[in-house]
Amino acid sequence: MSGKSTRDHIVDAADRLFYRQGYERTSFADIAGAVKISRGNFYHHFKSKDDILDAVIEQRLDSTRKMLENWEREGDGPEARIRSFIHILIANQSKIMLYGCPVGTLSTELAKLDHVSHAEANKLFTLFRSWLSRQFALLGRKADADALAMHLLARSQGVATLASAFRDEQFVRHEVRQMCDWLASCVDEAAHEMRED
Amino acid sequence: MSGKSTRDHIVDAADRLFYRQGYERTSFADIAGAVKISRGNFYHHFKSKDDILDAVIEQRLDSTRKMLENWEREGDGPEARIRSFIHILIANQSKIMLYGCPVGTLSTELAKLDHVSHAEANKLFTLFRSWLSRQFALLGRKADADALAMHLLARSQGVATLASAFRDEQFVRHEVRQMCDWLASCVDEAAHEMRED
DNA sequence: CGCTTTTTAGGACATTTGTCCTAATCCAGG
DNA sequence: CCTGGATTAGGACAAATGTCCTAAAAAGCG
Repeated sequence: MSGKSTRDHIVDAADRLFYRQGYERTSFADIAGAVKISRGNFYHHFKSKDDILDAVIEQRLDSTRKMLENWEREGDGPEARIRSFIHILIANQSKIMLYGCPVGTLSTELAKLDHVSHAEANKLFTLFRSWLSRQFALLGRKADADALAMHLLARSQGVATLASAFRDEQFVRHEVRQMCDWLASCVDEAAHEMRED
Repeated sequence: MSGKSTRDHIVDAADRLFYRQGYERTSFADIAGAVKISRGNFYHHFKSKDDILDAVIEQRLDSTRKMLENWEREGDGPEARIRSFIHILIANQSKIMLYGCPVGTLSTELAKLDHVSHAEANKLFTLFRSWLSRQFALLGRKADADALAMHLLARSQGVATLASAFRDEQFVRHEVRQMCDWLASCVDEAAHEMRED
């Protein structure tokens, strides 16, 4: 086998197109053109366009889970793992400057469309949120772990939004450095609290 | 007169709809329904849908400029003015939780559509950016005023994005408080630098 | 090979889209 | 009242949309 089914090819193409053009803007014709199959044939694999969206979200959830698990397997401590998260902004810089954050922009679009799958798309946010929260807890910040996770999530979302608006590489690097400094100060505070106990 | 021309009513309705549903999702029929005029009649006031978008952006620029000027007229110092900016997140909380930030979501959408007016929409960001930059300079942070402005802009964008994803009031209030604390520390650092000269 | 199930292509479909056209109506100035 | 320009309503238009249907092709299996 070539490794991937037609269904997977559809999901891959839809994933890329939803990210670049947005969900609503992407038509069946667009996906059909990318996969090189006929338009009417989609309904053998998916029963509607919304169904494709759900499959795309599921795929993103899967690959994100794998990425997070890999970071945990690498043996580094929680601080290094959180730094890996922050550095997504640099690793995917060029795509982010063109299309924004895939998680944030999808959630925003579906919110405006009042789409049924908005909750499903938000699971991506929740996945990062609970993972980050766990890392901050491991860091010794059990009491405010979730607030720190949300704070970091918000900062990266903001950087992604402005990165795609202003297309300023230097700004991204500057903010990433600041976030890493902030993370280090979080660790310091945790050590401080330990000493007081 | 009733104060407003048909043209103004069209722009007002389009403004509201573009914010709530997005630009692409909003059709001429939607706007016509809101203004209660016939669909084909738009082309007497605007030569295309893109033209309406430009008018909406211009209106938003105007009203934003007025808001910023008002803050400057109120007699408070730059720190209080920046705090006014931060508190937009609280003043418009309910709308932001439903539809996100009007500036950020429009810019993001137009970026994905590769729309000609993306640059025009970004003038809204630039307006806030340069205004904030000026306030930070007045605060005594002339050297890094622009970086501080971008930082604050990014933070509020991130908070707006997560606010609409998670619909969490408490999170917004918490982040706003933190931003105000951060602002106060900016002022302290400026005072510190002054002493060293 | 034959038979059945899965997969495909291609087009029909009603609806909606942005745009444009024409004829009717409104309204101010003479 | 008359005239002429501004404003309006309503529909025509082609193109594109998501969905569905049918028949052909491919694939799996006895």
